[in-house]
Amino acid sequence: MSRAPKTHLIRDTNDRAALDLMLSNGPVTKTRLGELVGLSKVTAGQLLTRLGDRGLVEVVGAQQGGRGPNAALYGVVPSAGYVAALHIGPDQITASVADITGTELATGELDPHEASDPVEAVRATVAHATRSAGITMSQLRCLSIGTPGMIDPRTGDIRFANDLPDWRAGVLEDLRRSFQRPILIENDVNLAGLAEQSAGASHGVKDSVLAWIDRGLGLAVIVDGRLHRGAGGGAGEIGYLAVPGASTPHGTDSPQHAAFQSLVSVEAMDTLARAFGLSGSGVDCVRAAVEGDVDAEPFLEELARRLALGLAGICVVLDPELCVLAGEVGRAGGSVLAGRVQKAIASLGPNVPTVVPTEISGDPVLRGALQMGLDTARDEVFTHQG
Amino acid sequence: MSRAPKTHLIRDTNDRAALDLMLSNGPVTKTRLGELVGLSKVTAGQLLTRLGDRGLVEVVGAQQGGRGPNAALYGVVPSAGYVAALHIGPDQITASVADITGTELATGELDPHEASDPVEAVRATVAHATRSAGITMSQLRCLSIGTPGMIDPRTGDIRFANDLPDWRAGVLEDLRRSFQRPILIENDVNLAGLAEQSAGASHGVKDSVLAWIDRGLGLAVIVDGRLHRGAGGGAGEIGYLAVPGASTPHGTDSPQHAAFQSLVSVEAMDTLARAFGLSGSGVDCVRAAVEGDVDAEPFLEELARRLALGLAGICVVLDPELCVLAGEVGRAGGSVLAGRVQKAIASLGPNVPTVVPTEISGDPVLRGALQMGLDTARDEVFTHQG
DNA sequence: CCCCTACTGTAAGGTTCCTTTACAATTAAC
DNA sequence: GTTAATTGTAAAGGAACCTTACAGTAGGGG
Repeated sequence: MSRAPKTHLIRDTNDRAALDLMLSNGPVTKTRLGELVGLSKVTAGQLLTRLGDRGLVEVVGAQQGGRGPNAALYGVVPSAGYVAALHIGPDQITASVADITGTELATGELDPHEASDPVEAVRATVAHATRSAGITMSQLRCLSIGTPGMIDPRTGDIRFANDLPDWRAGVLEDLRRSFQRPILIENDVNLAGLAEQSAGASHGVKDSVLAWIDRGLGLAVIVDGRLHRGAGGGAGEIGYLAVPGASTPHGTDSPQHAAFQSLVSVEAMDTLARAFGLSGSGVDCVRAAVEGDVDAEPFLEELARRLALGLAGICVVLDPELCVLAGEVGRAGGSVLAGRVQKAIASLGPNVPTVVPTEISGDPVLRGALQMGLDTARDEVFTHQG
Repeated sequence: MSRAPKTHLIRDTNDRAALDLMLSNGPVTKTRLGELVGLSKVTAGQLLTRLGDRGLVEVVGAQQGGRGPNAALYGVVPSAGYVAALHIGPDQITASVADITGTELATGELDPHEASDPVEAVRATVAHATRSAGITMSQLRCLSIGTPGMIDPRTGDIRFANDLPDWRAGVLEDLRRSFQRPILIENDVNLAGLAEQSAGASHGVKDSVLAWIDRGLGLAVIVDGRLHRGAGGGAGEIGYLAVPGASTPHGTDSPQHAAFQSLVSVEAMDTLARAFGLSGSGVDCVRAAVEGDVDAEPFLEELARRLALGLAGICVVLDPELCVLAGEVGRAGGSVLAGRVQKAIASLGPNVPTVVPTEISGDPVLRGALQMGLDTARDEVFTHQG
């Protein structure tokens, strides 16, 4: 009870539970809401009246069929707030605008080289996306941004991003000043992990990891249903993982040519494909092998072995229930690669997770950013202030 | 609110908060309790009356000094419940009995070879300890047991314990049948981690790890203030961690001669000491080096390097704020070894935790088991049933 | 076609649990 | 020896839930 601040604690809790319920289950009747939230019909009615007065819910229809009168269906008002999510890549910025219910209204793109600095790039992309969505920038409750690089969990600012020289410490402050509203920045791999958890393979799984295998290498760690960022935001930087067969990394330079990074990045895969006498990029060879090309078979087996070498270390530390393979290589490898990796992990230690490929279609980073932005926007909009 | 079960939810929450407060802060007055729990003086008084009627709190004195009447001091009744904790080792079983306030009343020991089976061994040790404490076994609210080996977090039963052939799946059921009360079994390293968190170096730290370096090798992972056991209870089995410079482990056999285990166990340390031309056991050489023996200096440096090789991998995955070195080697190495390890980790990757030696005196496993047992016993005793 | 049943939505009154205000009793300090 | 701060209890009040009761509506059986 910690000193009931004048703000009605229980009521707010119930109001919020009701809103979350309507968001996840769709429109509900008074009675059903009462059952789900744990309130009587009467109290549920009072709750809905309150939320209606605040402009957060409205009657969206009537329940057909059934004995008595057609009960009114209540739902969250989509225009109660909007969110913009962005994925900042070295060569492309993508954006998505959604309303508070999570419905995507518009997307946008920008070549980052067209803009002079991060704030300009973000402003231009968001301006375009909001215009397409038919809303104004002032209606955005928050901006959620996914980038490569490490984010300081205390400040929420970027510490450094190897691939994006313009995105450095201070960007958060600049964006806040420019937009005058909450700005969230998060590591791209962590966001892919969140996306997978909210709508993909690791949905409902308490302890899981998502291995991002692409140009860079990363890991999203989910412990007890929550993303683990680490004390300095560096959790999951497995490019630096020392594995047998790779030279040990030195210092905090990018470990392009050492450690786990040197074994399984897209570049390393290209080299490996050539070493196996295959033509085409490494990712193409993965696709070929998955589709049954026997020449690419030993290449895929070696890839699985290399992945397992690093992932086994992670499993020994965390013992996750599930390991999702994502990124270009993870997606290309599909369940064939996942199965091989799982078998290889089993030969290396006692903790064997279920290994599966990503189930998110489209851009998982953008999806995760949207999810994170929605969470914050809902806190903003739904939390009673006054 | 989730459908208020007839059990007074708010009241129970407040009652429990008050009890926890009296346990951690010692006796309090009505008014002070109200302030701390967040209740008015009147309600705090009613709360204490309730708990007094249930025999859980009593007046333990009066506050001297101050203006008005001497306020009564209320405290938890120690005899409200008792706990027994055990540490099962291959060659020794130790036990400790404490009352609900955490005051240790007696300890006991047993040579496990004197008993025919685990249940007998536990019974004998507990019987002896309770007798010394002047209580009966029936007054014990729960038994908390620390063992090497892996515990299934779903069932709470042992999966396997390499060093204790008699402790295998089914022991939990046997103990429950024999004692007819809650039995908790937990991995010894995890318990050392809990002890360190509740009264040692990692107290108040959200994300930390404790590396146990002894005959075996283990890691306790604490994420967001909570012990992370992993899906199959195998989190922290870092003996199997593949590191450069050690042969890769195969399958789930004990990795005595491969992986991280082969580099830094007590046995590996003995071998290493000999390789450096030192006499005496590895642990003795660590002590000598720490105390300034220049001959043992290169040995200590190599030990730190080896430790860092494995710990760097852990830091890359988890990015903990703090890393505690425990076990015989960790304790012997003290802050000298810890400092070297920290420096070595810094040279291997971007995530550098503060590395410190354990601050727990006595047996940290027994201490952790007691802590875990107290937590459960308090839930048992303090939770209003009926 | 009519009535019964099951359901919706609101009104009235009750319960739980905490709060504020008021006051007599107590004790250190002036 | 009076004063001021405190303690502990009593009485009244408010927040937020609940149950009961009832008028009104829609589908289905006779």
